[in-house]
Amino acid sequence: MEDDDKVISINKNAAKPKRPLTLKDVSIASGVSEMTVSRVLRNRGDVSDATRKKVLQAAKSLGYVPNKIAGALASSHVNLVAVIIPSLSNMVFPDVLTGISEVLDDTPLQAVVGVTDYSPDREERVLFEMLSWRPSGIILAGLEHSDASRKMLDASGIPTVEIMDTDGEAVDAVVGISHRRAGREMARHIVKNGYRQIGFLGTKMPMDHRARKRFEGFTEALAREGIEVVDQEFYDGGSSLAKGREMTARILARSPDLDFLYYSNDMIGAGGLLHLQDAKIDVPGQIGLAGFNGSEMLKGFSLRLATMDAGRRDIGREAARIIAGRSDGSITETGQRVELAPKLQMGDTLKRR
Amino acid sequence: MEDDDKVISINKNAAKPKRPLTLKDVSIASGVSEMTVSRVLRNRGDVSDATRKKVLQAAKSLGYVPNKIAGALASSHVNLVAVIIPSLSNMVFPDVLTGISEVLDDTPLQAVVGVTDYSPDREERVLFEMLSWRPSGIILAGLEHSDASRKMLDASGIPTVEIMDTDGEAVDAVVGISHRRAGREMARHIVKNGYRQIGFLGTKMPMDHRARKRFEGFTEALAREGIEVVDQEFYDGGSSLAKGREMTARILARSPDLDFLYYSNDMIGAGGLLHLQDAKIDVPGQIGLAGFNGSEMLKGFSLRLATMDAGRRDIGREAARIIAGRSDGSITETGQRVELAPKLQMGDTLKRR
DNA sequence: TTGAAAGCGCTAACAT
DNA sequence: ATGTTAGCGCTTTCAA
Repeated sequence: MEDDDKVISINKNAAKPKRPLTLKDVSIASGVSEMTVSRVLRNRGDVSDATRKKVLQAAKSLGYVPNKIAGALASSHVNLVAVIIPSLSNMVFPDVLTGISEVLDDTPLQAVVGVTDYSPDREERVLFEMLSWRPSGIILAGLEHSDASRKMLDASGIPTVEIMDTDGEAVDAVVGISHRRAGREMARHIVKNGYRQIGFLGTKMPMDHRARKRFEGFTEALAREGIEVVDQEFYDGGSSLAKGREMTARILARSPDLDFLYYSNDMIGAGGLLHLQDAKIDVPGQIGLAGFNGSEMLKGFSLRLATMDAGRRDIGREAARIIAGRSDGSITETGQRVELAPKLQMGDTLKRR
Repeated sequence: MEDDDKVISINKNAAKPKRPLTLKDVSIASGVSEMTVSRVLRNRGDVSDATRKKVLQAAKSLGYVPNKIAGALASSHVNLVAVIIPSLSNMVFPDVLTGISEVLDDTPLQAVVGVTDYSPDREERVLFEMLSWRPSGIILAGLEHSDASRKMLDASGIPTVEIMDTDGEAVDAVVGISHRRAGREMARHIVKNGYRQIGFLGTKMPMDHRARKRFEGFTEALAREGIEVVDQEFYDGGSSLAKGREMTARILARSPDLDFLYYSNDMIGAGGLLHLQDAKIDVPGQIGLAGFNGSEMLKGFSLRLATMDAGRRDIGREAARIIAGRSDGSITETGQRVELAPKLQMGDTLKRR
């Protein structure tokens, strides 16, 4: 940023630091004991209407905001749910968060989000940070974690739900889809529709376990039909339409005989679609395409990319339900395993005309 | 979700609830007083290498995670920064968060995100919730807040930075761009390039103050040239490519003479672009287009939409710097006002051929 | 370099 | 229906 583009000045009305108000202030202002004030503010126990009114009035006029730090320490109860996800720019995770919030909104619980950028190291740090606040529950993306992370989770005794993926060992509860199965199913549909020269485009997979599992399921199912993936193209960093374009151009330059491209997500898949349309290549006649996620965005294109919906909202909802149930005592068992079914969306790019 | 698509089972290895570890446990395990353990864990004061080693070892092998609730209460210091934004699915805000994290990563501070869904009511609730944790700073999108919200902010005495927008009165510090100016500048460029029959497409604006201000600046600058917006089209709910398409089709059906479409964001603008390309309308020859935000996504299309970059990362960074500075005492003044310059990106859709 | 005591602001549990 | 007491698990402060 250049300095000419930045104008700085001072707002003279700005507030000065103040001493935060305490229960005691409200107690004095209303002439009622601290304990009764506390009861009113939490709607607990029997309080007469008269005192209730007095207290509420005093609290409001002072602008009192309770100190949850103190409350949490005293009650050893924190109504926070830690949600730990790899990224916010991935579209996938805001959807999961929406599902979580939908459920938690009807409870006293509140989601707090931490982002790991797909780094196990950062995940460990974020988890440590979150655990130090003693949340009522933890929702964590994926099943692959560092040993230290697993140990922390285990030692914490906090209800934990691992989400997105069910292919592996969970610490406690899991909610997700089988990405291997998603890959297998997509492979079968592709073969059934007559495609044979198949290319794969995706992230460098040590980073992305779920993409890797889809790929494994995919190649496994193809192998059963005696088919092998002809060519592959990998990328680093975030997904984007532009990246999908470039990768598609590159793989086709190298392997012009490909008749199907399977992308590890819809964003790069849509980029590929745009590239093929610009290049006047017949989709799905000459080349078929499929992505993964069931992204809303695909609805905007003139051809609708075939994809598989991972049920992100549902995953968020189920996970939140488990945490909420454990937190209010309505669920006592641990280790729930909820496997949802990925849903194929055929779109317009997966049928031979 | 139908029940056939959901398989539930139980993981028998799941952890059972445990008592959380305390400083005392580490103290006993290491044979050192709680106080010394505390000092080691926070790298404070003088501790001999021998004891330090003993303590660290004990803490690690137990899997001890400090209780920040207790720590925060005792020290009356909370290393949290509350970030309150309207939405996560808007693309804009993840970028702001990235900027904030970049700066906070070099400090002891940690961002906590709250989402308001563009509702002043929810904003008030989220703010109350956040304030009850006594964060070290607050970063809040926009300048328009309920009276109660302003009062809470004021009474809290917590350093506050309002972001995105500088057109209005701030509670304390502000970092953003002038959306009126962004609208005016875009209007001037459009007129300079010879467009005269101008349409506007955007959200229903009572919800979105910044879009409204851009529109006001836009019409004001057009008026100075003796030009009026010919037609307008509004929508509810989230932005999407599909919505941009529909709206564009509708406004052109109604006003076929339009030669320019100004969109209130890039997502619907890109949808409009796709529609025009499908309809074989010459862009920018017959119709010019512009959006707002400087979204990365635009790079993937065959024509690059004209837009204006709001410098979201920079806004996040500046805001975080102010909070960090106030928190560590390196900034003592309040009420900073930082106005950044919106940057026009001409793209391919704003020049007559 | 280490330890002991007091208390952060609230709530659980018990009195009245 | 309301008040009193004793902590919650840590850090601050002071003493050794």
